[in-house]
Amino acid sequence: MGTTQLESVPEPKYWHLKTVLSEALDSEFSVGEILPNERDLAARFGVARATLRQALEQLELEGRLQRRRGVGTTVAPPRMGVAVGSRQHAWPDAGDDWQAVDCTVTAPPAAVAAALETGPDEAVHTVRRSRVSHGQPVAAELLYVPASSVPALSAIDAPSGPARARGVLRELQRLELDGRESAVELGSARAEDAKELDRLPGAPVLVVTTRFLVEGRVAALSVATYRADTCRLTFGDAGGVVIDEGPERRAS
Amino acid sequence: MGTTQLESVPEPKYWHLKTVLSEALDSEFSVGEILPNERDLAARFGVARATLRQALEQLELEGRLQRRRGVGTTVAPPRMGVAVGSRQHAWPDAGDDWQAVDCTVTAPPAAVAAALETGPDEAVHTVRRSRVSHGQPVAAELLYVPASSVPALSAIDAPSGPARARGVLRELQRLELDGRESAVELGSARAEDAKELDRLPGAPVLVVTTRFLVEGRVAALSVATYRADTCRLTFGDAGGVVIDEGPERRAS
DNA sequence: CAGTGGTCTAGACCACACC
DNA sequence: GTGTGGTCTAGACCACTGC
Repeated sequence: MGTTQLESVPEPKYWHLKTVLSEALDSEFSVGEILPNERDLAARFGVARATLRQALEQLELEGRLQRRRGVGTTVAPPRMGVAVGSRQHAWPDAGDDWQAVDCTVTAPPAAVAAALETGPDEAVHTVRRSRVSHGQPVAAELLYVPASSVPALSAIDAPSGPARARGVLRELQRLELDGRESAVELGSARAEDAKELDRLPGAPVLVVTTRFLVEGRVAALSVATYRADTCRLTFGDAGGVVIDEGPERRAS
Repeated sequence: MGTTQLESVPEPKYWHLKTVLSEALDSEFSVGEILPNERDLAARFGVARATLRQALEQLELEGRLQRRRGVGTTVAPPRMGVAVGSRQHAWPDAGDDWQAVDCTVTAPPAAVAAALETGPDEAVHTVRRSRVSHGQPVAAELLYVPASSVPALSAIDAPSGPARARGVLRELQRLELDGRESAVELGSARAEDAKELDRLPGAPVLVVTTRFLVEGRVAALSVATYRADTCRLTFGDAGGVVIDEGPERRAS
């Protein structure tokens, strides 16, 4: 007696801790509420702070918690659905949620040049945009457009900055799009993107790479990094049927 | 003199380490090669093992490294592109890469029942499948099909197991699909999925949730968890244009 | 068995937000 | 200032793989 189980498969402490905390979040906390600080929590569960942090990190990765240095740990709202490529045959969204930040003309990174199938020397417009949803920054995008894709642009010779960025986008819309191909993968935020996303460098992000095709060529390449903690990327094309957005939690 | 920089913005050690290691991986290592063990590496860089591990964890998250307990750390191949929902109006893939594992009839988790818009008591076929690509397990899927979506199935009364799973899929194919809507989000592998994916519980995964629509109703719900370290999910619909798969690395 | 990565501890100090 | 999370250390032991 005493011990009910031999613990033949000893679960890691942080894993068990995560389960306990997760259940507590469901039953005893509401969105936005702040948790006790890490030192107190660790003491309460009788573990080292590092162990507790391992559990918190997982919960943050799953979008259940939000931690901010100097502030505290709060219960995160359910992830927001963010439409990505809902219209398969559309150019980059230029809706209210996207905002052009800057535009420069540089030689792109080698990997980008390869994907664009351009020579390493060809000039490429690099448009920086940020996306806001529900009042929060959710994505930072770099849109690479070979100068040859928007020949009219060189004549305009708009100054660098948002104005030029909008010019590039405007010129792009005029091309007839054959199709686009997207890929999603996990990454970690570069320092530059992290700042725009209001996260620390290295924060987990979903990187969406999209190739825009015109006449069999890649006319533009978009690399968008979405906050993985707050976003659920939706790729819906439900034949026009609208499905409501419930505050569902993933089954576990 | 002496110090060239005041280090006014002291970069965390693990972050700098990650950069150094990343460059070393590009220049001095080839795919599959094994790295020195963690204790040696930590000593070589003059940091604690925990700090080194923080760097390795990030690199593994980005798909650059692969670590296996009892074996060692190896250089990972570039992520494989895995097609997800390439045909917008198709039922779940039943190709060679998908393999039906099991099928039971149970009451689904509450979150699933909500997404299916079924009553909490309605019977639901739960099909378990696993996906293999390039000889490696890449995904574990749970496909929820309300009994009402495949009425013919109750008559067949196939035994549990792969045979019944294939029966459910066969019945599904007969329905005319209106459309489907997918979402991608970051998650951590449940113990059950982790085993199928040959990873430890808690490993980062990309969770693809797909709703299949028939006559305005959700006729089936798929929850597929893909290994985030080895997979790049492709959502392409490039208008029939084929784009070759290069071994590109993301710009950094 | 020896060697690997995975977990855990009990401290310390730092960077940042807020008062 | 005080209090928070973020980083870092130097150990220890455990679970697993492969010889």
